[in-house]
Amino acid sequence: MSNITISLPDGSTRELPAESTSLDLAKSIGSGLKKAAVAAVVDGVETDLTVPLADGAEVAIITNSTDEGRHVLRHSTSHVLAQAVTLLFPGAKYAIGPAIENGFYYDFELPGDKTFSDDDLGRIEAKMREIIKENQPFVRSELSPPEARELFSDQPYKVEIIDRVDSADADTEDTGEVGDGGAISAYRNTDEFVDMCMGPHVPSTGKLAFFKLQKVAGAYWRGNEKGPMLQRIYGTAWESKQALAAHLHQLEEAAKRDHRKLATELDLLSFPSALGGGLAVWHPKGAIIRKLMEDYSRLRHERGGYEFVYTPHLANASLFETSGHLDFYADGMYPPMEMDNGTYYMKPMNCPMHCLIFSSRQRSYRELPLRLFELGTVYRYERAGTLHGLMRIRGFTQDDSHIYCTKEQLADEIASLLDFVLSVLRAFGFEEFTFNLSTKDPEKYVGTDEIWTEATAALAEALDRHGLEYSLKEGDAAFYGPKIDIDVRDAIGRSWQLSTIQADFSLPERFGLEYVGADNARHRPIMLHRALFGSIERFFGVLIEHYAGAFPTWLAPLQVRVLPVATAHEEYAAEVAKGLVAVGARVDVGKADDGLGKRIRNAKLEKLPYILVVGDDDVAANTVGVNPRGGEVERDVSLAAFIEQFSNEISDAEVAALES
RNA sequence: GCCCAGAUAGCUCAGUCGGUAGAGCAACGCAUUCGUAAUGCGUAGGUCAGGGGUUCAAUUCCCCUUCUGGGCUCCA
Repeated sequence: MSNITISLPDGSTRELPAESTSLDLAKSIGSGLKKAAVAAVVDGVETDLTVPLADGAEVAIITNSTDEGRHVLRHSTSHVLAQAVTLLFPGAKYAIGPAIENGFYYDFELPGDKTFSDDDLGRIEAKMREIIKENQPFVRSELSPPEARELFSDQPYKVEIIDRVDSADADTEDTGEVGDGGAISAYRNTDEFVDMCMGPHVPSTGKLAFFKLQKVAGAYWRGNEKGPMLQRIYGTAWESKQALAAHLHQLEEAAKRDHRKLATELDLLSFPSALGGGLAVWHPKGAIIRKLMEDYSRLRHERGGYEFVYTPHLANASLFETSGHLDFYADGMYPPMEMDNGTYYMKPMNCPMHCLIFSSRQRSYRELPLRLFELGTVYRYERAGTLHGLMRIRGFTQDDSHIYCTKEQLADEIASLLDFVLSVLRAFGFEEFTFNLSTKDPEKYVGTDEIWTEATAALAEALDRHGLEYSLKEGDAAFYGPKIDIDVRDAIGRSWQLSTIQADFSLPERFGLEYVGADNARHRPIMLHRALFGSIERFFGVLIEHYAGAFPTWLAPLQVRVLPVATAHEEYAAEVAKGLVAVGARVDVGKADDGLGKRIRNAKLEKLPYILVVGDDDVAANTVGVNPRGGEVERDVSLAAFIEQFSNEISDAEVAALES
């Protein structure tokens, strides 16, 4: 039998005996590679390691520490989960079980409407470890739809998938489960357990080891709210014990930053159940930060050519009929209030009211762009199950602006908006951004194709002008116009969608907005919606998590605490505080009624930027001991020097923020 | 809205196989006056989320409501 020649990604070639597989190839390169191999890309197609290679094939080995490799591990682990569940819960139906970011899940229906409990996870995990220990092979086969129906005749969800693949209009959305072009692939682990799947999979379950089942949850079959509710089990899987431990550690770190936990610990705000779900009250320390955020926002908007407006929280139903909100979003609005002269609603958005300001008198092209700004509080009836701390809340305040401009002004306006947005976000410590440009949904839009094309081009041009890379989200725009969404990356790498810049062709039409042009004719303005923080509540939540509650000095509710070593030093401590207050510091003095170590510990737990300790030496020499957050203690610093350094730090932050 | 799990002192949690509850921290009081992450002793603090049912007796068992958590769906 002759040899075959395989080419590798680096351009080199390798001779192997005929019928060799990718696994043989990996082995021939090195035992380390063989061990790390989980699948292969053969001529551009992800393939099992155990498939014999054709002469001349181009092969790249997928190893377990790559994203693709982990995906294979996770998907394979989900099959093991399904097998374990079918063994422990006879009669369980398994639906779909894909790999997802950092893990996998599998959806089941248990006989007799039974559900999983958290205790079941341990049993299932133990069974999975048995399966892994048995080192069962993943054996691929290809089936015709009728064969597949026969094989999965007692698995209704699989049959439904087969039917969908088999039908002409097969949607390809939840592939990973199925095959293409009418053929259906399946992977068998034991005589009893086989699952439909495109693969690839690891050669055998022994390749899987480092996983953990995490939680049970309900999930609708095919994500359809009207469909049956299945039982989902989530898990995570990794290539090594270290990688699994690192991931679990990362989850713990994220949990420590949870804004709901920190908001309670730092006494920033609370969600009293007496208020009702999704509604928060701001305590003094949270309110200081909010005020600083708002003051800063107002300052920037003032300098940015915005005009401030105020509008009420309630409006007559007719306003929301005009704006279209009642047509499109009535479900998301608080129910109507019947009053003597009509029906009223809490406002879900500020834009209709801003349009009323625009239309309150005749407008000239000389006034455009007209930028109306408001910290506008809106109320949305978010469904009970979707509420989540400050991130999803029913009453919140937007740093909302509506910009009315001409078509010609659009590109410049958006370009300068991008500068403005990024500069403000940077001031709050965000450095990394990603941009999404959402385009027309051909199924659902208003306005002419021409104006969509123009506006979309204006948005894209603005991004290009700044050299910003962006992802195109085709069909993701709202019905009224294209938009740019801006995501920020936080200190531990998580991404949060904050800012949005949206063109709107609908509202100017609905409100009949017009301006008189240079040509003395009436024209319709284009409207931009934009928010930088998005919602102040949500932005604050993100800030808490970004900084893990340790706010930068300019935002810290309390910036300095002066601790006298003993009662005798309290008078001097008060003097020190007075000096700091004179330069605008937020400072307090801790009484010497507890051990110094204890008082320092408490101040550290409050995450204060500076603790100043003053004792005999300091009283004598007019100095302080400086204990900065995250830094080294420095003794005998002259008070004047500290005050100067502190006030420089604060004004530097302000200047940097304004100039960035 | 749907599935699952919860709600006990200000916080974190234990407990009651049905007989009205306990710890640590915090608070308050007394003593201690201390040089960089927890001084000691003591006191007080709870309609066991709310309502209904079963029971001689409910914080405990059952039902409903509210709120919370994890998901799903939704998110102008």
